[in-house]
Amino acid sequence: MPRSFLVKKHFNSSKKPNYGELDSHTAVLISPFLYERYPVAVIPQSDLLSSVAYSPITSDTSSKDHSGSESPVSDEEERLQAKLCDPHSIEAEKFQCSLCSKSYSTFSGLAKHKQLHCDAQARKSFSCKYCDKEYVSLGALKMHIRTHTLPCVCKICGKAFSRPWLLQGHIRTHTGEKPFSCPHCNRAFADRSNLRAHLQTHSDVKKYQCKSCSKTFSRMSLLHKHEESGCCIAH
DNA sequence: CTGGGGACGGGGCCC
DNA sequence: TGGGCCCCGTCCCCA
Repeated sequence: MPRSFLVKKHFNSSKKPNYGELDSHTAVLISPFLYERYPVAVIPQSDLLSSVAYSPITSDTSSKDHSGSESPVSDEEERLQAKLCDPHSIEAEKFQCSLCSKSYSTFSGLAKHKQLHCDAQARKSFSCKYCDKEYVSLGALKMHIRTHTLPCVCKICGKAFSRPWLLQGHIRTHTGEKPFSCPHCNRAFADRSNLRAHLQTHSDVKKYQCKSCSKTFSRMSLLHKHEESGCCIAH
């Protein structure tokens, strides 16, 4: 699976973009001080939060926001009222929660119970409209949806990112800023993760160790390559 | 082929 | 609840 499968590529080349090919008009518009401080991400909130962006699995979310005169569980109430009017209904005297079977003598009691407890628990699953992923909270889902909508767009090259700080890191590739430096060799890096990987090169005992031959590697990928090359097969 | 750098992604945590 | 940040990880490229 390609690393950047979720990132909108605004250029055809599979390699690094040729920034020299950026049209001169655009380049003129970009102030050299534009990215002195990180730009504000362009985030279409309406897209993030629109009802089409996500679809909670349980359909009873409407009950959460009702505080006025309208009944919070009108459909359920209608059914229960119908049962009440049915002389043959054996449940006419009791209001039982369909989720936990707890019974209440009044409909309002049941409605309150469902609002506070069972519905809240059942609602704990939010599925993404763009893929099959599910999340326990709306916030987590919103964060995930950003990986589809990519609201943070680089003003220099047009590349889009899911989060502002990813864009910040990308902008460093334009500015050349490298705020993370190695305490051992003073080599600077634009990305903290890359510095962390670099620090491994200064260590005699690397972080990732082959279980078969005990050889250590600075990166997981190098260990995987080592294992795939046949070390573990020989053992 | 191996090791390392560069660029980037996602989830989780904290404020 | 949202943004910032951290950590872990992947993939590509190059010496």
